Amino acid sequence: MRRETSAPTMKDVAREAGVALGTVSKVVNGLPVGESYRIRVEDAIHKLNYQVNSYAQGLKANKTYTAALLIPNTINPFFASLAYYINIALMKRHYRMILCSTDFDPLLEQEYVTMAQQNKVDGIIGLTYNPTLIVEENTPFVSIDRSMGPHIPCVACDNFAGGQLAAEKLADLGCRNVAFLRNGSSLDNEPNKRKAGFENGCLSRGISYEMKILDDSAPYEEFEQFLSEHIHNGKLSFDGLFCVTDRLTYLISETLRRLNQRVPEDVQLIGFDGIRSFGDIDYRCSTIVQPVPEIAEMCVELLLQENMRTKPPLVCLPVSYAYGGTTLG
Amino acid sequence: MRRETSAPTMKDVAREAGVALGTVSKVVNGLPVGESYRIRVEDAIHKLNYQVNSYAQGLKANKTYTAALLIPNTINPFFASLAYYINIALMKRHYRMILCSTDFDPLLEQEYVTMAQQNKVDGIIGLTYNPTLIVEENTPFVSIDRSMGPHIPCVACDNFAGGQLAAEKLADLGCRNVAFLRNGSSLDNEPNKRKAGFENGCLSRGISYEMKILDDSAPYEEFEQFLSEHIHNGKLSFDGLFCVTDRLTYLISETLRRLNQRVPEDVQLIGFDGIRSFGDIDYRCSTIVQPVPEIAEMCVELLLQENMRTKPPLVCLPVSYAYGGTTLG
DNA sequence: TTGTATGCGTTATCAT
DNA sequence: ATGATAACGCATACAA
Repeated sequence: MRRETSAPTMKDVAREAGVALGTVSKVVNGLPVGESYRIRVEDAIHKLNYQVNSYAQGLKANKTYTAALLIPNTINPFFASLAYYINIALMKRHYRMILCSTDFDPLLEQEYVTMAQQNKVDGIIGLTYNPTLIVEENTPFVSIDRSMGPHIPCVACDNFAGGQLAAEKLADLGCRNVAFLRNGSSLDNEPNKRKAGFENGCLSRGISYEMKILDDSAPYEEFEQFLSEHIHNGKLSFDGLFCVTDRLTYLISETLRRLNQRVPEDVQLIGFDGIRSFGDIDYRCSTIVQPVPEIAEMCVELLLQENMRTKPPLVCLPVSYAYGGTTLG
Repeated sequence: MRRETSAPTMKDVAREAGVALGTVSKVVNGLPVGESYRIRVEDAIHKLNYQVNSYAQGLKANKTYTAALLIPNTINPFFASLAYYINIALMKRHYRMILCSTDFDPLLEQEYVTMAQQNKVDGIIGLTYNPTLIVEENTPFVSIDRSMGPHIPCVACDNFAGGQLAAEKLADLGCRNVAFLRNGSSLDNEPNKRKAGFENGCLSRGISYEMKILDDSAPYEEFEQFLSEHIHNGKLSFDGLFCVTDRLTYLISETLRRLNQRVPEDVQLIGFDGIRSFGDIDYRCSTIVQPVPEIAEMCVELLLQENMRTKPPLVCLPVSYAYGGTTLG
């Protein structure tokens, strides 16, 4: 009866092949077994369409070959790209990936961590915003873009160098009065270093700069107002802007168009992330490109290194500049 | 000894609380239990930081509350959006989602199906391209955009109606000579119906039309050539184009710019999918919008309906038109 | 080299 | 109402 509704088990295979249970297990796991036995077992496996039960394996071995990825969503192209490359990196190592879209919700993040732990994942990779996220000691965790304490490795691009590179590029392209525009999470995370890097770059190149930092709750309109206020006689007092993301760069460029400022002739724009049209065509703006495939590989590598005495608290990967039409080169 | 390396189990809780194993199970599952016992067990759970083991539950119950999503990637914004909304729909029902990025690779698709089955998922949702994909009878499967046989439900937007709507829109906006451009998989799938719908719409509105269908392996350049050939005295002989995706619309608009054709003044463009800038800002082109959240909900609903006598072989969900700058309205 | 038996953490059936 | 016990499917230590 049960045979009709449920999948065949090793016991079924053993009976079919006329061998013992342990022999089947060995064949399945590629352990040495008498040639004739192996053939018989393989035939039976084929005949019954047998598939191992990962849940039974996982229960027995206390290892599930599963990791969870916590990320706000896959709508935003940067997150989407991260999810893709992490998925690929895990696959390559024969790990399954449970996707957890957290929608920036700290409570949901915590729920997912709990769920993942109950699911006995071998590790969690998280780009999270909950400053007090509780993770069991015995669950390996790798954080993206935010330090979560000395025992949890954090992987990010070199945000400071990225900010610096943006400043240098603008200076090289002739800008003398620039500004940094930033919105998004006010949490203490790695992307915050873009500001310091930019400042540093401006100082070393001797160009004057301003900062406009919006906190979490501020409406986008404040940027519009900021820019309007810096227009005198129809001319913007900045000739270069560094925006904290490509997304913001896009919004700003739309605003500038409404304000009759030409990009890049009147003002040059550099964004951050390296987003492309439809994921793989051209860059949507001149930008500091995050090495997403490398970030993904590094996260997975760090997560699965069981026997690493001490894991690095912070790994910064190199960024690069890419032209995308919003600068002169 | 084991206690230090592995998570606590019900047995540990039972010992800590001084009750029997079964009692702990009942408390965990909210079954009636003596008040004083319940308190003691809950205290012990809290103290030990006990978490149920989903793998043990799954093994016992032959139910894992897990589904797999097979999709080429999360880089393409349409796939990315689908992945997000399916993830959300599953979460709402307390199902975990294993993400399987197949990269359009039929062999990889089959591997993932096998993996999912070994992982005893309760069902699979797949947007796949393997015409001979083998799925166990007893694994519920819902397909997106491609019919896979009478017993496997297929969910898609109403592609025929979408094509028709595109034709009608172009006609309404004054077009008299239009063309349909298509590339991508030559497999027999639902999006193919966009062509028939478009044709139908053109005929009913009495406007003349041409088709340019590229097969899988054809290079994009053939579109460029096609358009060049239709330019006489600097003027394109089409005043409207319907492109099979927003992505193609973008590429075509770039080509038209190089050919000195203005969009939308000289030629109006309508795409398909409803992709937005950075996932959530404005539409990248005038487009036929797929109802992605509804598609996601429908897939999950169909997948998890255990006691549905007969599942619908094909569900088509309504599309809508959205202005995105590449038409006159 | 092959077979047997135990246990992984749960749930559920049975006595008590 | 509570406690003991078997079974889920598999891996493995051990016995044959």
